[in-house]
Order: sequence, then C-alpha cells, then structure tokens
Amino acid sequence: MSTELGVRAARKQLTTREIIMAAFALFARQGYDETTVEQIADQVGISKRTFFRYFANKEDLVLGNLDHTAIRLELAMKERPPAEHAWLSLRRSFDFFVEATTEEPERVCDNLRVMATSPALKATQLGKLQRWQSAIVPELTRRLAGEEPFPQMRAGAMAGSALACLDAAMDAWYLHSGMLNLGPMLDAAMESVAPLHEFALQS
Amino acid sequence: MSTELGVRAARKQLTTREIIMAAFALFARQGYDETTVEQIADQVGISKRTFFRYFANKEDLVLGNLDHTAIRLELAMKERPPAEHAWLSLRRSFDFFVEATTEEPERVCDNLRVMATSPALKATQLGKLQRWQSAIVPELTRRLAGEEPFPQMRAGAMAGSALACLDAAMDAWYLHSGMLNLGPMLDAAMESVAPLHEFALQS
DNA sequence: ATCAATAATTGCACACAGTGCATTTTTGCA
DNA sequence: TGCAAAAATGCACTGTGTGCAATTATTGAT
Repeated sequence: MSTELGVRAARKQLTTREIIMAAFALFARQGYDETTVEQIADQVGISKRTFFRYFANKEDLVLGNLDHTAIRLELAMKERPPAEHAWLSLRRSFDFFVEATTEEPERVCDNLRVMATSPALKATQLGKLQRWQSAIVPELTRRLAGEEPFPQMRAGAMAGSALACLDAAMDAWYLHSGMLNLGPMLDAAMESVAPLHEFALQS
Repeated sequence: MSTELGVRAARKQLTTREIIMAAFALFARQGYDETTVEQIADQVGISKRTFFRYFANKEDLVLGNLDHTAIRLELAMKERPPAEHAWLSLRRSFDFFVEATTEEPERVCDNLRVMATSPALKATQLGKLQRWQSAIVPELTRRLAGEEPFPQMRAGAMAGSALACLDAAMDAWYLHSGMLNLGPMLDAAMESVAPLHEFALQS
C-alpha cells in the first residue's frame, strides 16, 4: 500500500519535473508569452489536457512554489520573540527565503528571469505576495496593538513595506545574476527604509 | 474641423461612459469575473468587437485610469525640493491621489470594491503600481546618491514601501466606505513604517 | 497469470478574452 | 446630396482553461 502510493507519487513527481524542465527550456528560447501550453505538452509527450492535471495554470509553472510560502512566513513570524522590534522580526522571517537563494540559486534565478520578461506573470507574483502580506498581518497587528489609530492598516503598511523591500532586494539580486548574498542586500534594503535595530526608545 | 473632432470625441466619450456605467452595474450585480464582455456590450447595444475598440481589455474598465498616473507621480516627485527628506517627498507626491479620493469618492470606492472581489484584477493593479515605482525610482536614486551599496535597490525599496503604504491606506479607506479622509490615514501608514519628519540628523 | 477495481490519460466540446481583416454602416462636411 | 474618412461590425482564429465521458494503464488480490 505504501509502495502503491510511493510509485504513483514518484511517477507524478517525475513527470512534474519533466514538464518544468521542458517548459523552462522553451521559455528561455522563445519567451514565456510566446510559448503555448500545447508546445510544452508536446515536448513532454503528454496531452494538453493532462498538462492541466499537473498544473492548474501556465503561471503555476513559475509561481507554483509561492503558494506554500505564505504558511511558512506566518509561522516564522509567530516564532519571533514578541518583544522584538517588528521590522526586525519581519527581516528575520525572510531568512528562509534567503536560504532558498543560497541553496538553489539557479532555480530562483531562472524563475526571476522568466518573470522579468512577462509583466502579467510578475503581476500575478505580486498578487501572491499580497497573500503573504495577509498571512503576516494578524500576528503583526498583535505586536502593534495600541498603535492607534488604524492598527490593522499600520500592520498592513509595515508588512507590505517589508515585502516591497524583499522584492527590491530579490530584483537586485537577480540583476547580479544571483552571484551575491541576498542576506546583506535585504538588510540594506530594509535598513534604507527604517532602522532594523532600535537606537531610541519607542513611544 | 475643430467641431468635427469635437463632435466625434464627444460621442466617443459618451459611449465610453455608457460602457463603464453598464459594466459596473453588472459587476455590482454578478461580480467582475462572472460578467462577460459580451454581456456588457449587449447592455450598451454595441458589438463585442466594438467594445475592444473602446477598451484594450476587460481589466481596463477598472484600471484604465492608473496608466496615466505614473507620469503624474514622476512629475510630482521631481517638483519636490531636492533637500526634502525622501520619505516625505514620497508622501507629498501622493497628494494628488488623496485629492482624487476627496473629489470623487464614489468612483474610487466603486473601483476598489470591484478589485476586492477579483484577485486577478487586484494583481494587475499591483502590476501597474510597480510601473509607478519604476517611474519614481530614477528621481529617488538621484536623491539617495551616495547611499552605498546598491543605491538603486535602496530607491526601489523605499519607493515600493511608500506604495505599499499607499495601498494599505487605500484599502483601509475603502473598508470605511470612503467616509474618512485618506490624507491622515496615509500619514499614519507611512509614519508607522518610518518617520515622515526627521528628528535626528541624517548620516 | 488473470481479473476487477482504481486511477491516470485523453479526446472532445465548450466558454471566454482578445486579435486581424475585410466589409458595411455611419457621419461630418463641401 | 454626395463623397471621403471614421467608426462599427461580422467572422474566423488563437490561446487558456474546464467539464465530461471514454479509454487506457496500474495495482493488488486471487
């Protein structure tokens, strides 16, 4: 029984990887928008209909991983010490993201490269980023409780700003072909908006 | 000759308004995603093909105005005194946006309401917001010259953060049905990320 | 090895957004 | 009124994505 699931799952995972590899090869050659789902399916030797059993849509080829990230972000934020300055907590919550860029820089770079060529794709990514924001806001609101008026809005502004810094840092990281360390770049990006470590006392 | 252009243009503008009114009526009744372009065209009494002569795509019904805004933002930013603190300059550049919400709150509210119902539409809006960011970054980079390393990235982070604050403030403003003044809310949003007025000297 | 249940694959028809092109209708104006 | 430009339209087409039914493998049990 465990073998049945194992074999099935393994085959599925294999095909998934095949599809992604074929797709990115085509993206690199012709661009994202110019590549049709049918072309990808043909390349792998499956039908168009089957493609859509593996990926809900074409964009998920590039952005599929991002969905899972919201939960990880939320957990990371909750694990930070409650007394920590919120801006720093946000920075630390992005650490596993930094790890991803050091562990598989090529893959991340490939994804960013494709996004850079398709505004619509980039827009969808920003949409997913906003779902990350929604995942962070509750915990952040708890931290900022008492900051009136509009505590929820303030949490949204701060979370959105942090994610904007992450995006800017990722973009710069990509422009340097993933040759630099994202960590310090993200530090610089966030530091240029607000200090990561409090020097004065909070009001 | 001037009358010809005038008459033609007036008719065009009239039809444009008709389309928008019909569209938003349908959006309110059935939702954005559930409303087809054909339905809108039928409602106005034009063909689907003609609809696409008035609007490049369905999303432009809601987001069409946003394109023009990038230039205004860029100009507003350039008109701020160069010595002004960058974060404050960004806040001031958003003023004409605040004016829009006070001058025609219903229209803005309608747009936000539709966006709130369609993630894809919201994503496209965020995409346009990023084009605003690109419009701001050059001037901002000039301001931040000398802030090493990655001055461009820092400008992007700051511009993106400011726009995230704008988005958060607009969202909160919408959730209050446009009954409040956006100005103070935007002040609060940006102030909660970084002080709008410098108390200490800059490094 | 065979067979029945189960899951994966596929084909087909369809809906919708959007585009190109040729044709028809409308309209402003001399 | 009639002519030339502009607008509207019909039609065929591409591409994404979905529902459904038929088909094909795959699995575990006999």
